[in-house]
Amino acid sequence: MPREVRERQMLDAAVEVFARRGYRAASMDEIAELAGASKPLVYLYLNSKEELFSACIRREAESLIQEIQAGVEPGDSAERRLWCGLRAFFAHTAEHPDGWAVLSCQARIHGEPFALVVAELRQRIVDLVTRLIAECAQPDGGRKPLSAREVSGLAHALVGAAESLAGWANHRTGAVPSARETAATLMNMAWVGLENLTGGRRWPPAAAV
Amino acid sequence: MPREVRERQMLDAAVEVFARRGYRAASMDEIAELAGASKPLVYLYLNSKEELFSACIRREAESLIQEIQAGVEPGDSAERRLWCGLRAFFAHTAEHPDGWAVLSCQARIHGEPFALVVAELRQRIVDLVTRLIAECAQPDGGRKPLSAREVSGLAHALVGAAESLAGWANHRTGAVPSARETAATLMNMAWVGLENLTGGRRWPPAAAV
Amino acid sequence: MPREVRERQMLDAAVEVFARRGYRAASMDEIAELAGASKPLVYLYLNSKEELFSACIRREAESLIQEIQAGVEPGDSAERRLWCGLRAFFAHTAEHPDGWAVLSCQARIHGEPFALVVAELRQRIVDLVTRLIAECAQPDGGRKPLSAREVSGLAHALVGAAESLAGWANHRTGAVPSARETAATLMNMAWVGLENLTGGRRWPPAAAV
Amino acid sequence: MPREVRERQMLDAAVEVFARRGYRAASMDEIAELAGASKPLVYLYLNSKEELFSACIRREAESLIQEIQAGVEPGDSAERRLWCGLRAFFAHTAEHPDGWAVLSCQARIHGEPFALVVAELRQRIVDLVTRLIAECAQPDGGRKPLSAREVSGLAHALVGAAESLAGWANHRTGAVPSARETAATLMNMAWVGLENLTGGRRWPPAAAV
DNA sequence: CATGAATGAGGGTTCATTCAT
DNA sequence: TATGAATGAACCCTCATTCAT
Repeated sequence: MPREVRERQMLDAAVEVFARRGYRAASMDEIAELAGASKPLVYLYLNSKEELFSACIRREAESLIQEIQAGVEPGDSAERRLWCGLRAFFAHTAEHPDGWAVLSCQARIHGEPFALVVAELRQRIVDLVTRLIAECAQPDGGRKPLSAREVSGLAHALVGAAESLAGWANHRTGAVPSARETAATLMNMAWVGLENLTGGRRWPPAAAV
Repeated sequence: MPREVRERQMLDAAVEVFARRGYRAASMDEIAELAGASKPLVYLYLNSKEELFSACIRREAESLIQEIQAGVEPGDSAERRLWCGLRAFFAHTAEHPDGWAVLSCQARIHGEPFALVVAELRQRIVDLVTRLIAECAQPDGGRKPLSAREVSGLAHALVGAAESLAGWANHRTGAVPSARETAATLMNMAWVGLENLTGGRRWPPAAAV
Repeated sequence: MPREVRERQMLDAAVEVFARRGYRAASMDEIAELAGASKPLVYLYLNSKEELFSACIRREAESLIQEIQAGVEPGDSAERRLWCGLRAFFAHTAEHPDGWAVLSCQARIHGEPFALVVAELRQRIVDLVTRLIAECAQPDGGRKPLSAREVSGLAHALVGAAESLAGWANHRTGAVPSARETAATLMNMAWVGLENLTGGRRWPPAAAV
Repeated sequence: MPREVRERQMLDAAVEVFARRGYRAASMDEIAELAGASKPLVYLYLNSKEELFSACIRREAESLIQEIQAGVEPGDSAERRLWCGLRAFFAHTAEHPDGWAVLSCQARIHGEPFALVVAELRQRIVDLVTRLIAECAQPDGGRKPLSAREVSGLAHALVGAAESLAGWANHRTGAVPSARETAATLMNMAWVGLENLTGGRRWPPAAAV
């Protein structure tokens, strides 16, 4: 069996096991067995548990980011780009639940040597959204414009909401929501607010608090 | 030293170590040493690593939920209750970063035997929000009302956004945002949308997509 | 069982196994079993294979050097000091064949991280002899005195001869030579030559070569 | 590439790696790579790590012994034969440091299955010297003649001294001593003593001890 | 109440070796 | 002749957990 094929099988198995157990609890024995190969072969191709995990993270993140970018037309309005991006995001996470589990479950790991890789990839997704928000957040009137910190906070909030919804959609019992439906839920909640901010209109409306 | 005090020291130490290393990578040795007690004593009081972890999760979650509930006046409007609840949430997570790290980092763990405990506690927080949204989501007009599934999705989105913002606020470099500011960011993004939904007004406005 | 006792048992077992197999081929399992303890205990007390080996080397070398120094009277003539030192050396190596095997078999190891420890201890023995030779190598007449390099070479030769003889005595079949006899063999071979050199008389006597 | 050439390349590589790492720490991978051949080819030609090591030992020892014998004129006096043999020995070990490192470093290995091969080859060198000493050790006077055991001891001492000097010469920092100089050092130390013994004159001169 | 002493079980990693081509 | 692909076995090390005191 050619090396390339074997290597993909190993990564597939690794993603599945890492998703099921988490990084530390996953054992190379289980991964090798699931990949239908011997442990030394896994080491020959992937070098170490750490590198194997990094390779998984990279592959899954790359694949996710690429699909999001493929789903978005650069020329479209911010509203439409967010809508399309979210649909692509939820479609991908629904189709690759293990990959998504690895990305999201280990996303906040501390102390492990690959923490940087994970953090960096999460940051790339946040950056996508940050740019989207920042770009359209150019208040037309005389209101106070959004600060960089505000934009960053909004991006993190939006990404967190999306992450949480992806997990919710994946683990629902009963009828699984479509990507379209899940994306609509998030647009429902967040879009009007974002649009308002674009015009410098903030919560609360004056005397509310 | 009375048992109660010792036990609290142990839980404190455990929370700190679990936050720093994650469940699997945390060692009972390190916890015992940090607690200033011998390992057998830890076992005498807390029985096992698993139970110790469960105790941590329970204590931290209880403390968080209680503080949220304490910050909310039952008679207030939904808007005000959400606003107060979020402030309490961000205040608590900022004051107990280790506790929050344990809750959020391990929140989606699979395969470990205590996964149920963690999931259950996260669910209680989601339920708080679910009730809040459901209660005010009684469309006054003839529009299509929110389904239970829609409400559940919104609650998960809101909780995810809050979780992500808490992490963002805790790990910011430079000036740390206040709980008030972080809560305002989330209200900014989500409140108008939620309010619209209350009235049955959904995204997109008809022909937008 | 008190720690001190256990630790000595472990070192004894380790010396025996390292002597029998060499560093790499020795397994911690075998050492632990021979010590009558579990492997984790060995690690608890001695930390790692490398440190265990270093500890063995240090203990055996210290013991050997001390016995040699104890056997020599500082005020004696060089001849008598050499004679007594050699007897002590051969007596010790005969009584601790495993310790001696570890010291001598691994003495020239390269590439392992403890190579320095081994080399340093061997050097201390060579230095003992070097000082002895140097001290009495003060030619009384007008002949060319011994250079530092000559002295160093002679010391290495003498130490090598002693090492080899120790191995020879230990592995002889049949009657084992006494330390006295072995030391006499070496004195027989080397003393007249060394004494001559002391007076600046070198080999060859003029036209011999 | 003809088999003979390949085989020599493999042995060269093996000698280098065994010298650098020792038997156990040397890996067939490293040897194959250094030889510029694939691992299965190494196995095809040399069968196993053990046989490969034996072949190295044999080749290097044969080469050393042959050069010593080539340097000695059978008809010469014992003194001259020893002198020439030592010069040849030190010349060869200086020219083939890796070969010599393998021979001497592994010379006293126990427990490995090839220990016999190594021991046998060392014995052949000892035998050369033994014959030389024995041959001329025919006391002319009425003194007590040398016993076989005495001769054997002396031979081991002389060989050990030579081994040690070879290592000393190879690992000196600064100016490397010539083979002639190193051989002279050993003759300086040992020849007068050996010559005396030939005449039955032993150390100590009666009342010395 | 408190601990020093001790271990069974399991994980990551390496290596000599073989087979199908 | 030559090799890419593959593995059984073993080794070092760690950790949660338990007794005897």
